[in-house]
Amino acid sequence: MSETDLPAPPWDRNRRRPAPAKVPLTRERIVDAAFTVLDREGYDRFSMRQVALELGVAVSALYVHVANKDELFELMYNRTFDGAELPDPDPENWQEQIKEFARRGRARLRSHRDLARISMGHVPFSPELLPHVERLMAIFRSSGMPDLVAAMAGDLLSTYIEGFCLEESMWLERYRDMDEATWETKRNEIMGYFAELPPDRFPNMVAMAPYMVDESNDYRFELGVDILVRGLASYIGRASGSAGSAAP
Amino acid sequence: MSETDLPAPPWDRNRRRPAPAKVPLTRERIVDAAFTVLDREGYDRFSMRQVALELGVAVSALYVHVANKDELFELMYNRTFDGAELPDPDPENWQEQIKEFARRGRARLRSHRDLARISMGHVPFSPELLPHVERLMAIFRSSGMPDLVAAMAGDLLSTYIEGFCLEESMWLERYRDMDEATWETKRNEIMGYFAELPPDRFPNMVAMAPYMVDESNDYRFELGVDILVRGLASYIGRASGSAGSAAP
DNA sequence: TTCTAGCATGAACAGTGTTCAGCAGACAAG
DNA sequence: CTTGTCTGCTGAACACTGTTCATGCTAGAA
Repeated sequence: MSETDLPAPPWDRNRRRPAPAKVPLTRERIVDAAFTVLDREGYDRFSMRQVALELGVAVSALYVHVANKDELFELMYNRTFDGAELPDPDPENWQEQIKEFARRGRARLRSHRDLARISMGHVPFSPELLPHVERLMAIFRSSGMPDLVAAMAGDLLSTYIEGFCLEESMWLERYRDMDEATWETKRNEIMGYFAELPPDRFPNMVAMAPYMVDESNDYRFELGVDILVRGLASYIGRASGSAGSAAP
Repeated sequence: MSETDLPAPPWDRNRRRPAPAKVPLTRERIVDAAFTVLDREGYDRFSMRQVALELGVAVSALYVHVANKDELFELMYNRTFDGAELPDPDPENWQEQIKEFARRGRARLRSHRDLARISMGHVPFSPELLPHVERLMAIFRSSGMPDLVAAMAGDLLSTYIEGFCLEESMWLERYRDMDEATWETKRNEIMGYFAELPPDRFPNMVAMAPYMVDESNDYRFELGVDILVRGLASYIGRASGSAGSAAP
């Protein structure tokens, strides 16, 4: 027990600095803290200052390890893929494999508040993420679809997952601090809004009001994935993809 | 010609204020200016101060007409739908109608710099936009697909269009101030990066390198829409959509 | 013990969105 | 022609933001 354990005498409180962190600052620790802040504050209130505060460190210290806010977001984005694994391709079963990939993608994007906002527009071509893309492509190609379609499929699926989760998270944020009861009333308001539109001008909206709000997000997500997978499947065993007309 | 047309004498330049704008400030004019600023500065440098500057007006004046930045973005978003028209549903031709809708959606999102970033996450349920959704739904329903699928189709298609345009615009921004030559080299660099990955660990990426970069955006967009439309078509004339297995 | 290299510091800069007391000018009432 | 209210704009301020930089502390090497 050296004297450094004692509190600094009041007269030189200003001269002394706080003891240097026992744990050195690293990118890993910064990313950890960043997630803590994101979960607590959300995307809009996320700031470098909050992250520094969380670590008990000056803001400028962060910039020694991280070039800027964007790079920090990219590190966070990469981090969310830790432990994500894709199975070996099984040509008989590619559709289910793709659907499972989509489900896990959604789960990943829901694992932190507003994560979808950070993910949006990130292309997963960093060295850390390439193996994931490789394995996804393996599954697509094993299905027998043309390479051009497979290349598009990856984009298409990722766009869908991210877009869906973004929209989902916006609703979640909007109703974040609402108890079950007020949320129930709010939902009825929305349903009512659609149902009570003038039926002469909005016949289709009125007819579809139940489906616009009522279906659970899980089911909607699954349906979307199914539509995509069916579209992809329609390209198997044909001439490669010109924009010809559709199905059976 | 009253004396107000003369320049103010130098000694009371500080006392006098600039003559009140002959043209009164309106939401319309603010939105116009906002687009000018957006096109010049891009999303990241867009600010209320810049908009005010563009109009020759104090920042706080904007807040008389517009609640906040988000509302201004929403007004801009709505504005982009001005003059967008959808045809009457033609059941024989719904697929082409949908594709045309998608093309126009992309054109709309490309009509202003970074517009895709503003659009993302906006739900088109404002009173101004409901008629558009109504007509889109009319086309979907005329195809004979189950209502539940039609409801999903709108979301799915919008998500695709916006996601595609967002990604597209990020590349456009990244290479905004690059001449044709350096862009050519850059593109070859990227192609090379994929082509020269270790082929034992990345066989699929290497095989698909040409398709990842080479295809034009127009063609990629068209292909994506085609996949979606085929997926939707596969739901026509069957029992309504449980997530059963796929195509023909 | 001395030196050095690297890391964290606080202060500063140039911006941001948003609010608010107060004033200029137009228009209506007397 | 005066008076007064009302509206819409102003300027200044607040509380933040991301990012940079000279300064100086501290740990490990010589």
